[in-house]
Amino acid sequence: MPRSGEATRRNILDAAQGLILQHGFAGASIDRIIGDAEITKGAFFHHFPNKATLAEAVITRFIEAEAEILADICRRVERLGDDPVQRVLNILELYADALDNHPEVVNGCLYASVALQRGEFSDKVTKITREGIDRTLERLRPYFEAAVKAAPPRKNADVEELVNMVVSIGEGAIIMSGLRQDPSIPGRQFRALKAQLEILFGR
Amino acid sequence: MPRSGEATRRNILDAAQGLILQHGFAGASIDRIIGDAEITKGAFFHHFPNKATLAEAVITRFIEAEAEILADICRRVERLGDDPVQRVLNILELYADALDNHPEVVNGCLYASVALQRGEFSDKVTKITREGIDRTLERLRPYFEAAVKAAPPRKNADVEELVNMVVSIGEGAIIMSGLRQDPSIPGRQFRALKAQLEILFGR
DNA sequence: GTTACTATACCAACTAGTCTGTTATGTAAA
DNA sequence: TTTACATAACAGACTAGTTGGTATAGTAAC
Repeated sequence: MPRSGEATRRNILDAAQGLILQHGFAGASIDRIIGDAEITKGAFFHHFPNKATLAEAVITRFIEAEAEILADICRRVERLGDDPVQRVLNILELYADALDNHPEVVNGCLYASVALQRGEFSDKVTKITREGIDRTLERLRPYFEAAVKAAPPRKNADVEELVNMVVSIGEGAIIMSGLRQDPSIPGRQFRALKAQLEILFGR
Repeated sequence: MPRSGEATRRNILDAAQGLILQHGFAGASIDRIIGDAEITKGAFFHHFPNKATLAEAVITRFIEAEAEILADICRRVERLGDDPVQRVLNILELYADALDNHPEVVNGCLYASVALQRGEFSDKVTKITREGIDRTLERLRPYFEAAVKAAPPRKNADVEELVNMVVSIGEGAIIMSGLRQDPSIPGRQFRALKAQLEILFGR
């Protein structure tokens, strides 16, 4: 086996992700990417046959990383107790923590980049992204269903709208934090949502 | 005076806005814009000295249109009664209505486009956008302050987080609606937030 | 006569992608 | 243990088309 190209490939993905978030996909030219990654064009096209395939790889890796963060939060939440309402509140608290510890959120989120440049990405990328969001919602849903069942809110709360709201607030807060260059917004928004859900669930 | 160039200018702005939302700013090439607007390059550069100036004009117009929608909602809300809590709830209801009646939200929001392609827009555009959001928050703040004062929530609710949440949910829901191609999400999310605030304010 | 264009030709810089070569690394026979 | 070889991992020049932007000559409305 010849020398490994793993590090180079990761370099390319890192550079591409940063440039897509900063300049959009069309603005993230291959020349810029190889400049940031400090490699040559030959190396780039050795790893990716074209720019569309690169986009797929960047998005796929991002979605998997996000899924892993959520999976980790879920695991910790289950260890923290078995009260369904408290679990929902803990999910939001741990999400807020995670966001506080990742100030690079001000650079944006690839989900939103894809959503706002659909014409520039392949249909496959859009599909992958949508499915990534779907998996997030599916992961969250059981916790909210259990909480609603354990402590039925005075007003009937639609679980579907609640899980959508978690993602919406996350995406929206990241956009606000980008415009303000203030990394504290997403964490604060998740804690504000948590406070509202405490009241919703009668805490 | 020769014939007015107003219509042509508007054509250009419309085409540019659509293309920026679909392809991002870098992907919205001048050739594509003049193609969509059905004019020539000469006409384009008669109206705008360069692409950066076009971006400013597109964003400025968008922000003014959004401000007008909010101003209209506020005017109607004030006519609908003087109960501070009800006014906040009505703002969300009318916002939800407005979004239901604009299915083109699935195409995205220029605030978010700028936030997610900051490197591609001039600092001036970013500043204009941030100030546009600030004006939205300022417009909303008094209503939330009055509601919190009139019906202090059990848990102390931070007005700043609440107004930020309105905008965050709006932006995030638009992103979700774009990925899903489902124009009903933003309206539903605003109504879900309304339901939560009803409980927060003890209704 | 001024403004608002159309039409077209043009430019330098940049774009995605190709091509031909070179270098590093492991395999295995002599 | 050297030598030969296979192959992945690059390097970098090159190309055809696109980019934002300029220039120029002419037309049409007011």
